[in-house]
This record gives sequence, C-alpha cells and structure tokens, in this order.
Amino acid sequence: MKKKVNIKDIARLANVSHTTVSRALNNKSRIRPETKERILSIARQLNYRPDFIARSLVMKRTKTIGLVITTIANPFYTELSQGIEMTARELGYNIIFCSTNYDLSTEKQYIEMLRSKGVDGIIFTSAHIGDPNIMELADEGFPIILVNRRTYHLKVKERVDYVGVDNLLGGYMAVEHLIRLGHQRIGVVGGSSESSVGFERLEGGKRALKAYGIEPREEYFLEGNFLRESGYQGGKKFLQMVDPPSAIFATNDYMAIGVYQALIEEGVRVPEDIALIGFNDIELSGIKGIDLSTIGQKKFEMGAIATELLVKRIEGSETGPPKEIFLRPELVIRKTCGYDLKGYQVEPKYLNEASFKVDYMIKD
Amino acid sequence: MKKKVNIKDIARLANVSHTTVSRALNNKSRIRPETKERILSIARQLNYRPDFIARSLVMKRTKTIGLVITTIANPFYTELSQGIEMTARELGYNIIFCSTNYDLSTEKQYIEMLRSKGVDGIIFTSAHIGDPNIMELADEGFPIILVNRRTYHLKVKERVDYVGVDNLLGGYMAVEHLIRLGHQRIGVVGGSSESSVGFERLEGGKRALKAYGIEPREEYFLEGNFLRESGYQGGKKFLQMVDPPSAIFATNDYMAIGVYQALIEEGVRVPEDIALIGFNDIELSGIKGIDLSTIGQKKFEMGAIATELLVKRIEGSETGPPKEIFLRPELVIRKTCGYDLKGYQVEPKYLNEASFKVDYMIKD
DNA sequence: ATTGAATGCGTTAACGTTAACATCAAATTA
DNA sequence: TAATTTGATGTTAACGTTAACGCATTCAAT
Repeated sequence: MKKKVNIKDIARLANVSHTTVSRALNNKSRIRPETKERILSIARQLNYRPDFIARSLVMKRTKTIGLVITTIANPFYTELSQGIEMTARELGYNIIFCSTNYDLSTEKQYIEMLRSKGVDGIIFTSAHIGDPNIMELADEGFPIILVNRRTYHLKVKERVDYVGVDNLLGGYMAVEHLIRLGHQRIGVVGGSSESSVGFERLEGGKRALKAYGIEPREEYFLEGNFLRESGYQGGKKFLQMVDPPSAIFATNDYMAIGVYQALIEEGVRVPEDIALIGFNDIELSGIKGIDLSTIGQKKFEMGAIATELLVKRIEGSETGPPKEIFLRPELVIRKTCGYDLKGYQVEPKYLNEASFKVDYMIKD
Repeated sequence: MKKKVNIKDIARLANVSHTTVSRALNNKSRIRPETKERILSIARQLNYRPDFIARSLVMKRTKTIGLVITTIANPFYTELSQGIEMTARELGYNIIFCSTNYDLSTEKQYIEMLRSKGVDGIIFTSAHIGDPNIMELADEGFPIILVNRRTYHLKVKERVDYVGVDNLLGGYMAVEHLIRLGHQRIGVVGGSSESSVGFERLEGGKRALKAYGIEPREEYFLEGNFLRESGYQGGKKFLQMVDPPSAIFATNDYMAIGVYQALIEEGVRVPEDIALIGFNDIELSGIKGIDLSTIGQKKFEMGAIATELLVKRIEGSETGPPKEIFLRPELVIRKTCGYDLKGYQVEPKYLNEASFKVDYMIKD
C-alpha cells in the first residue's frame, strides 16, 4: 500500500508552503487565484484525500454524529433512522450507529465511545424516561437531541431539544375513535412505563375516556413492552375476562399485531367482535391480511427535523432556548376498526389544549 | 464547557511525564505497578476520557468500520446490520452507517468520506454486480468485505472476502420444492440483474428445472427489482397469461408478498390455485395472514461472520487468501406452499456440487 | 567486584492539519 | 515622497496522543 499524499507533498511540488496548500484546499481568501488553481490541479493529480483526523484534532469538529437507538429491529426506528441518516449526509455529517438493546450500561458505554471519538453531537431516539446518561450529557452542555421518546427531567427539558409526535393527542385520537364507533368497554395494552411515548399515549387514551364520561376500568389497562409477544399475551388475557373489552388500543403496532394474532387464534373476528387500533403505522400494518387501523406519524420527517436542529445547534446557527417540536399524528383507518368514520376529525376543543402539559416532570 | 483533561494534565498531577501516563493508560510494560495505580486513580478522579482522534492520528487506526448498504428499509438488511453492529461492538469497533439508495455516485461519495475519516475497513452488503468503486478499493488493497451480494470481478475475487448464503442452492431448493409438490408450470419473479443474489437464485431455480427435466418457458421468467411493487406487477402479469404458472418463485420475500397481494386481489387462492415461495424469511413472512413459504438464511449470523473476518484482516490475524463463505439456506415451509413435505431434504447428489461455480466472472 | 541485562522513567519527535503571527512586496493614501 | 494599508505567502506552534530512543538505577549472573 503506497503512502498517502498529504499537503506537504503537494506543497513541495507546487513550490509553496503547506499552509498555502491548506488555504487553497479550503478555499480561504488571501491566496492568488493562479496559485490556488495550480495547487488544486496538483492535488487532483496526486489523488489527494484530506485527512479528517488531523483536521479534527485541530478543529475540534469531526462532522460525525452519534445515533443511539434501542434496536432497529422495530421498523419504526428503521424509518426514523433513514430520515436521520439522509439528512445528516445532506448536511455533510456521518452517523455512527449505536444500538443499545434496551440496556442502559450499553448505552453508557456507547456514549463514552462516541465522546472519545469526538462526535459533534448525539441523537437519542429512545430515551429511557429517567435516563441518567442523558442527564449527565445535558448537564455538561454536550449537544444532544431527543427524538421520539424523551425524559422528564427538568434539567434535560431546560437544555435539550425534543422532536416527537404529539403522543398524548395520538392516544386521545385512537380511543376517541373507538368511542365514536360506539365502544364503551375499551381495553388498552400500554407500552413500557419506562418510555415517555407509552406513558403519553396511555394518558391520551385515558383523557379521551374522561372527555366522553366513560369510567375507566382498572382491569382493562395492561402493560406491555412494545414487542409483539406482549401484545399477544395481552390479547389472551383480555379474552379470559368474563367481560372482555369490545375494542382494544395497543400503544404500538407491533403489540397490536400481537393482539390481533391472539384474537384470531381464539376465533374472535376483528373488527366484528372486537375492534383494534395500534400506533405508528409501520409498513407491516398496511399489508393486506393485516390491515391494522393505527395512528400514523411522519417518522422520516421526524428524523430529518431532529438532525437538522441538532446540526444547527452544533454549528451555532440556532442558539435560542430548547425547542419542543410536536408533530401531528394522523388517524389511519383500516379494516380492524371498520371504515365507517372516514371523515373523522379530532374534537376542536381538544386540539386547543393539544400539546402535552408536562406536569409530572422529574425535578432532580 | 470546561476544558477537557488530557494526559499532560494527569502527568502534572502525578509528577511524571505524559509518556508514563500513556503507558499506564494503555497498560504497557515498563512501568512500576504503584506508579500505574497512582496515575490511574488520578485519571479516574479527573474523569479523563482518552482522545481517540489524537490516538488515531499517530496509530493510523480508528477502530471504526464503514457499513455501505443500499437501504435498511428492507428488513433483511436490518437484521444483517444488527449482526454487524453488535459484533463490531464486541470487538471494540464502531460502525459508520452509509445508505446509498441504490446510487453508485452516492456510494462513491460515501467511500471518499469514509476514507477521509480513516475507517479501518468497509463492509459492503449490497454490492452492485460490476461495482467500479469496489474494484478500485480492492485494487488498492484497502480492507473491505462483501456480504450478501458480490461482484464478479476477477480482481475483486482475488483480493476480498465474501460471506453470503448459497444463493444458487437456495434457488434450487425453492424450485425443487415446487416441483416436488407436483408443479410443472413454474413462474419466477427475479430480482434485479445488477445483483448477484438475484442472478444466482434465478440460476439455481433454472438448474432445478433442468435437473427434473422441465423445459423452461421464456415467458415465465420476469425481472423485478426486489421491491414489493415489482412483485405485485409480476403477479398481475402472470395472471394475464392464457396459461399462467401454477407456482411462483419470487427471489425475495418482498416481491413474494407483492405477488401474493396481486393474486388474492384477483381472487386467486394461495396455495390451492397457485403456490408461492419467496426468499429471505423476513419477519413479515412469518406473520399470520401472510404465512409465506420461503428460503431462510441466517442474516444476523452472516453479519457477524463478515464483521469478524474483516476485523481479523484489519488486525492482521487473518492473512490467508480471500475466503468465500457460503451459508446454508434453509427451506421454510408455510401456508403458501402447503405443509405436505415437511421432511424435505435437498437432493444429495446436488449438494455435492453445491457451491456456486463462478464461470461467468468478469475478467477486466 | 564487574559486567550485562532488565526495569522505570524522561525527552523528543512524529502524525497531518489549521491558526496565529510574521514578512515582504505592491498598492494606496496623505 | 513617505507612510500606511492590503495582499500573498511563509514560519512556527498547536491539537493530544504514541513511539523511538536514551539514561539512570537495580538486579542477576559471572
């Protein structure tokens, strides 16, 4: 493997100092156009490739962003990641991919790595609700952004941006839709309580019940973990009840599909016997044979917005107070809920107080 | 933001030279245990975090690997990526994620980036069959590995490792299975001819036809692009024929599902009227309501093996001639093919000549 | 005791780049 | 014409680390 050419090699051939070469390469001012041209042409001839490592060492910038995710096995994160990666590329950044598999110490380890490697910022797509790692980063003023899930720490809220769908509204929409279809006995399979989105979607659902004067029944609220299996278990559990719900809201599509499997396995017709709605609108949900009603969100866009904002923070073109950006969820009605309410609109009165009131913030 | 501590800061406090600190941190020999302990404890106190950039600059190693992929939208690549990322982590490497969206110039751009950033090697999961970028890298002796798809360039073959499923065998198994179910009119929706896997799976299918003395019919071979839509189109096309096939092999599951949708949309029963088999065994295929028969492959493992091998090449612990590692495909029989041949075994005589004979190599 | 190796550490340079400052000539101004 | 600015370039240092080499001191072997 032949030696890599550096700016000094170019300098020698061009009869200038290496600084001048640097100036030419980064097209700075204070250089004669002819000199610059000469240098550039030599660089091209030598097939010069700048060494970002050396550059990073002096500039303290790597043009690299860390992406911390629990797992891309969930297609929701896949699409989110795509939005992130493509936007990063457009802005001249690379993404170091870190999947934690829901383990906080792996996350910690990754964060250490990323910082050692000098990433300019980190995107968290699936923050644990009281994540200490994120706290610490926020505390130090390290550039991070929370996407999709968030923590409720005051310290974090005061310092980091957040981009996500309005999960409270989404949960509200899902349950309101079921109510409008005439359902009164509504079961919910929630996500992990470690996750803000699970919490908020559930809370939204509860608010819908309240808004329509339906007394919530304790036994109708099951906690899952966002995986299909837990939806499946939930479905089975509901069916064992003497008075099972007539409609089920699962707080993500994976669990909804699990519920679906449990139901049809027991010979229950969906939606005739029990209606079903999920959350996320992953690709699978739209497939014929599944046809899951769900709450859709713009995942790709979400990733793009987050990346853009983080880069702005990194480059200093955005310096204002932390933002909370809530994307609008969208009701996607498919077979598992019936098609009879296509022109559905969210209650306007609710919309006015739409965005999530964070009254259960963690103070420490 | 307070200044980062470096080894010189530690050195000052420990009353040693910075070199000694470096020795302690990298637990090299030629240092007194007590000194080392003292330094380490100071480092811990100061919350020292090594600067990998500076280290990389002198060591010419970044402990970072580039992952070039077309798109993770396809769940096959998702799982493959997981295997890659997790293995990399275990080996102390990070992954820079690059999705090219099937565009060779984007790929080129990414490769330049990766090299500028000094990655130690690059993994290509979806090499274009005659990819010039890969040729160039191979030519320069830059550490790369091909996973899943490969090129047929002699130069590449002579220099870079490849890990993939035995696609020829897989294609053979798929079609052989259909034949054994009694089918004679077998249609194939192939993948892009730019891709080795599409080519090889198709070729395997053809060999099965030949082995069983079935005359291949030109109009039964359709070319798709691995996306669902193209399978859908293919399905429709088949149904318009006066004498449509009685069984269809789609060279990946996405297309197979597309075919499936087209068929049920036209009221064709699967498998009663037309049998169907795919390739990859993505998660979706196992879902109730889809139940696609398919050829399975160990995607996660594939990524793991590739990563491990690449790292070995990088670190010099593997120096032999390039390897071609073929993983064994697995017949996964579900509803779309019927369950009557569960104890299926590949023809032993075929197995003996199993692995892919590369007689259509590109010489230049 | 004398030599030789091993041990523990320091000094200096190097990696490839950018940035601060210096220099000198040409151009502009007073 | 002299003084000052501007423009084009060079010199040197710095970023934080590892590596090569050197120099004492200690220890073992003769």
